[in-house]
Amino acid sequence: MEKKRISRAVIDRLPRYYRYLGDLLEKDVVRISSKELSEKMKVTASQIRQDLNNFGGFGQQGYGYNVEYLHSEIGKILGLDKSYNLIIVGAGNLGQALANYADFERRGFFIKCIFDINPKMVGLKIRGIEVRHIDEMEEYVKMNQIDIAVLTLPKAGAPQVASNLVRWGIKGIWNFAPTDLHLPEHVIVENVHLEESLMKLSYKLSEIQESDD
Amino acid sequence: MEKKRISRAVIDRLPRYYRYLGDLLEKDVVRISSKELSEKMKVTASQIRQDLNNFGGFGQQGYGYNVEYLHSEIGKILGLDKSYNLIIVGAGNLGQALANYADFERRGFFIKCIFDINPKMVGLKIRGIEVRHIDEMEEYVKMNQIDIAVLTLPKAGAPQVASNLVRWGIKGIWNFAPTDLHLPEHVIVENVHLEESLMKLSYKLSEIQESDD
DNA sequence: TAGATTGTTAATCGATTAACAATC
DNA sequence: TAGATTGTTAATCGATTAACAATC
Repeated sequence: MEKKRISRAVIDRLPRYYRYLGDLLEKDVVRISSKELSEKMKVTASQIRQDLNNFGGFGQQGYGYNVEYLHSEIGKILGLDKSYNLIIVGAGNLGQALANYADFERRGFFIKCIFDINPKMVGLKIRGIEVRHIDEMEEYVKMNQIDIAVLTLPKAGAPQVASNLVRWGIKGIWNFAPTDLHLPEHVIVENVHLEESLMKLSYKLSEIQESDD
Repeated sequence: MEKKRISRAVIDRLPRYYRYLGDLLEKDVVRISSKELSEKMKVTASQIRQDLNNFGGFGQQGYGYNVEYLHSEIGKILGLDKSYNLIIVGAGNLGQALANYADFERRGFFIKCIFDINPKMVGLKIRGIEVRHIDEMEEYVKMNQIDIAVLTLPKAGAPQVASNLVRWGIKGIWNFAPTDLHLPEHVIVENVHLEESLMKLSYKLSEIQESDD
């Protein structure tokens, strides 16, 4: 009955499986073998079967995997059968862009409110979502059932805001601020560090150029 | 003289080293040992020394690493001593948010132009950067020395636009569209899949809840 | 010189791939 | 039943950690 620890590498791949299965579903593909999927995704069939078997046997010998079933099962594993309430902290360009991105709702992520320190932003509505002053955030978070905070504020403010949010009951943080947050073990932090992503691109471009001689 | 292949894992960590060293530099820290840095970054000192030694011996026994020197060397490794010209394809919320983010320029990434399919966007200026119609993109890319294209357009258009851009000479793609681009080997693609990032957060949140019994 | 800390080799650990018996 | 393909064990590969001699 002991739960096998799922490795980081496997978790990182799950959303990609989910995306490919969603695409297949849209094309009305009913079943797929690990071999076919491996060719589409450019990974080994062995890896696909290993990954899936961390969570149970979703396939059938001689047949493969039922696309709809597997898609739904991976969705459950990813927690997409639940719904989450989010707030965005920082109503700058990125915060607004995320607020405008309606697709998250389709996956069960509901943006309930946006907070900003700038009084000029307060009262603004973005896709119907209200911007409030950050001074109201404590009460809002405590009164409403907020699961995830999206941090799209400058680096300087992020650590303090994050630790406050945790104190007020937030369990997950989607962090776009270019800094690491050192928070208690039980808090889940998922970082999106755009500058670092761009630097990796730059590294790979330079690497190619060097080998051009 | 043969070049050692640098592993994916090491490359992924380089920008983070760079960030920490930049922070230390701002605080006027002159030197740091792998042990001290490992404590700040929550990795092993051994890993730091191994990672750095992929590129050369930047430290000194008994002393540690000179912060300014190491920062600058990692910058060079990452290609941040060069400058890059970028275009953004898709002037939606995310494209505009990235165009507004001036910090990229500090690292040598210059956004030269934004393209969109919607005629209503054409002529708009975002932080002084012009929005042009996507029909003009071919000529623009061919006439100007554009290194990187940032794809912030819907999934449906992305693969075709990407393969056109590659044909017109683009070497790197920063892809925000929620799809994989299958392009020739020599093209560098760096993906930022926001939905997948959010799904990972959701997975980890669900995982915690399950172990709460 | 003595102490500190690197650079680097060796040991360990974990993840990926290969192989194949089980079974639909 | 024969063929296909999974689930799973074993083999391989690569990355991380530990240890320590080199050296500043």
